[in-house]
Amino acid sequence: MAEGLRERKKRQTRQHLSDVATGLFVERGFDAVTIAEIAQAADVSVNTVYNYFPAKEDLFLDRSRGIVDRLSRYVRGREERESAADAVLRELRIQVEGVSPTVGLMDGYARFMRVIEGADSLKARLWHIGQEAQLHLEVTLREEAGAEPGDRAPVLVAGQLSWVHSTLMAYIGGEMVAGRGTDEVSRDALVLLDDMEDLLGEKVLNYARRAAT
Amino acid sequence: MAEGLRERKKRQTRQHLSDVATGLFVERGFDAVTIAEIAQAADVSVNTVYNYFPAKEDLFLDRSRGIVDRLSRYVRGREERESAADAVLRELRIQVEGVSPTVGLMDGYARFMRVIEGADSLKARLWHIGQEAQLHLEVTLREEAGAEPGDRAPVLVAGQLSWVHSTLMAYIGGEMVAGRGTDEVSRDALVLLDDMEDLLGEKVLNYARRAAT
DNA sequence: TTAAAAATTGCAATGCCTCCAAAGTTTCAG
DNA sequence: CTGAAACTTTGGAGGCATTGCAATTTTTAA
Repeated sequence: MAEGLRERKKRQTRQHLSDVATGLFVERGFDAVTIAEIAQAADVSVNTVYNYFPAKEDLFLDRSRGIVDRLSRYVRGREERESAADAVLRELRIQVEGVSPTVGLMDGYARFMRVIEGADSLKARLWHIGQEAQLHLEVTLREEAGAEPGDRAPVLVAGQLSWVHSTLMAYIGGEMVAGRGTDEVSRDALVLLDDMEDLLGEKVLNYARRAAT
Repeated sequence: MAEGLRERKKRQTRQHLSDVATGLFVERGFDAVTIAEIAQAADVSVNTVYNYFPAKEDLFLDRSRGIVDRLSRYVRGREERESAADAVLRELRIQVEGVSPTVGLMDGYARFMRVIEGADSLKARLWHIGQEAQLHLEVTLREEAGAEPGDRAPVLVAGQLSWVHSTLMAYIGGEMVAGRGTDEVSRDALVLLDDMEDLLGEKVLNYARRAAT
């Protein structure tokens, strides 16, 4: 399927806008940059910016939206004998151990996080994304566990696993902002994951365990 | 100590503004009411509104800020042999069983919650308050457990207890919005608390347990 | 009674965001 | 290749939250 000229240009424009905006935000802070400046720097009109991004926050968090189904994917892809929690913990450990950018373990993540820390509206948006992710996971768990409509376990387990994820991300973000190196933070984050696993209840750890074949 | 005329009038004006605003929000929704309308309805200038409330959201959530230290108080007031989690669960059960307005079990709470559900900015603000509460609890736990500076347990346990609280409040809010009666919701909320307790790990349930005298 | 302190107000301005209609660009059937 | 349909970009007007400032009014306290 050939991709038309129009589609390609749109994707480029979108990416360009996000890049230009992110650059300015990192340099001067979220609130100190106006949409008008971004439009000018990207050589388009203000209205065009709004054609691509519904709000200023989306210019910065465009990529972060990719994590809404991360936990769901981990759960769906769990292996034999693995529970939902096992899969989530295992996958997170893989990312952390691999010093993966997907969990914020990259140079430059500190600059990214500092922008967020400086703007409440960005924190709020990030929380909103987390909520979507939790809801997504809830649905997934309900399906994967074959839960009855009235069963509240999926909601609670989703809440627990979301907590693990957000706590991990908050920890990594905080340490990176504090100026520590990716390898160091990776090691400590693994300990944190151990601590959290140790804190979870049996019911959570065993939920939706997949049978052996 | 005599309270001057000025102080009394300020308190009255503040209350009046909050009341007028809340009435309008409940009637027409948060976004559909402008600050100018509120000012006019309260017979003051727009600037006066801002003299009392830093942002529009504060006009509605003024009272909700009282919960930032709720969990901390519960923990500090725990009884002999009670852990932090025990105290939180016990106190929450008391509130729920007593059909207390402090946990949203009151007629009219549905209208209140509907306003919130209709405005993302209010949800964001509520989340922000929850974050403050969690931080507050974290400090309290650190003190009460005599934890070392590097000890991560207080952060994790605070996260778990905050989760219990916010999940409970979300549940009650949701059921009240669905039009159910306070007594009914109270009963179900108690079951939810049982379910959550059942889901928590031993480490959480035993953290900061107070010794017998 | 009066001068200082504090509260209220009007006015101007900034910035996010929406709506609308005009103008330019790309697609595609004929 | 051509013209109409579909889509994108843009300028302009305007609404609304929020801020800053200076003038005015009210309250306090000496």
